[in-house]
Amino acid sequence: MKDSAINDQAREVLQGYMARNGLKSTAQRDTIMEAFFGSHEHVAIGDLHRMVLRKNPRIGYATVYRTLKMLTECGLAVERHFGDGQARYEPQRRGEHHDHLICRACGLIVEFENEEIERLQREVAAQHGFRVESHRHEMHGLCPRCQKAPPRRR
Amino acid sequence: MKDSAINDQAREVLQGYMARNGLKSTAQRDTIMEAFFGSHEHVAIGDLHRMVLRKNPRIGYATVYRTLKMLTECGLAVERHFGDGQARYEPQRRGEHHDHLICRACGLIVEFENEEIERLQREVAAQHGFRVESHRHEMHGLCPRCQKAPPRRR
DNA sequence: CTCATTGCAAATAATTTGCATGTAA
DNA sequence: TTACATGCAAATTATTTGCAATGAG
Repeated sequence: MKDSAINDQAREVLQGYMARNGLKSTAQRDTIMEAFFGSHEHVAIGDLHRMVLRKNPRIGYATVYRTLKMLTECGLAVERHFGDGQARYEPQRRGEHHDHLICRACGLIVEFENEEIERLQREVAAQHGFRVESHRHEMHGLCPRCQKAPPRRR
Repeated sequence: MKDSAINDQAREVLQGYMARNGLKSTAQRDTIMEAFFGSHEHVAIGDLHRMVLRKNPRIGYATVYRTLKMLTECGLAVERHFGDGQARYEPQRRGEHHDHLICRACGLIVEFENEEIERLQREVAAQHGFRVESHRHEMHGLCPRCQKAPPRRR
């Protein structure tokens, strides 16, 4: 058993989900998931496809698309839209939060975490009687570099 | 001067922006902006186009698109992506925040505001040297009603 | 064997652009 | 008059689907 970017917990969730839905394990899915969970980025499908092609040049875009869809359905991936016209995905690791600072000039994305904000969020949700399952928190503006330099696209 | 959905402050921002950029005021833009600022919803371009057609059936989709783009650039509108494949826009009124609780079952959207969270946000941004221009904060989950009732689409 | 999966190409869908014509300033 | 703006249609871009061939269980 070689080491893998997919941790045991994710593997378990996945196996349960696939078993329950009669899905099959394939070499393509393994390759795609390996690449996906190995990336720290917010990957777009196209990026991931390119990464995957280096491992197996015969994997189609649609397969990457469908695999990400599957991961999203079983909760192992989260789909995000940052405003350029394409969806991005990131691995959902339990207990981690992925809040973002996004530079509108160069596209830089910085992740941050703030437990106090999380706590206040839960409070607000409670006030409205909501049961929260996930959240998204983004701030858009200019990163330090683009505040000085005449902003140029990454 | 007939009454209008566009408030004085917005009008001022707009006029400044147009003057500075050599843009011209047109009947189409007025119609579109009237409809846009009159709507409380998160409107998609298609929706807005449909609304606008009732006032002037000759206005094209592209004009609505370009007007919204302009409003976004001068900060009077905010573009959002909720995950269905289309962008939605909402009027940006200064001092108002548009944070959302979103029910995944019935689609209910509740707006909330929390000054303490805002403050912490500014703090986080400062730590990373970002100059923040706007933000988005959404919590997704189940509203009180859908926690009980077998959730059915709105 | 049986049915899910794959790769390809084609279909959708939403957004964006080119351009001839119209129009505000 | 001179740019900018408009409407249309066409181009782009991203996503999604149909289907015959393939492969997992």
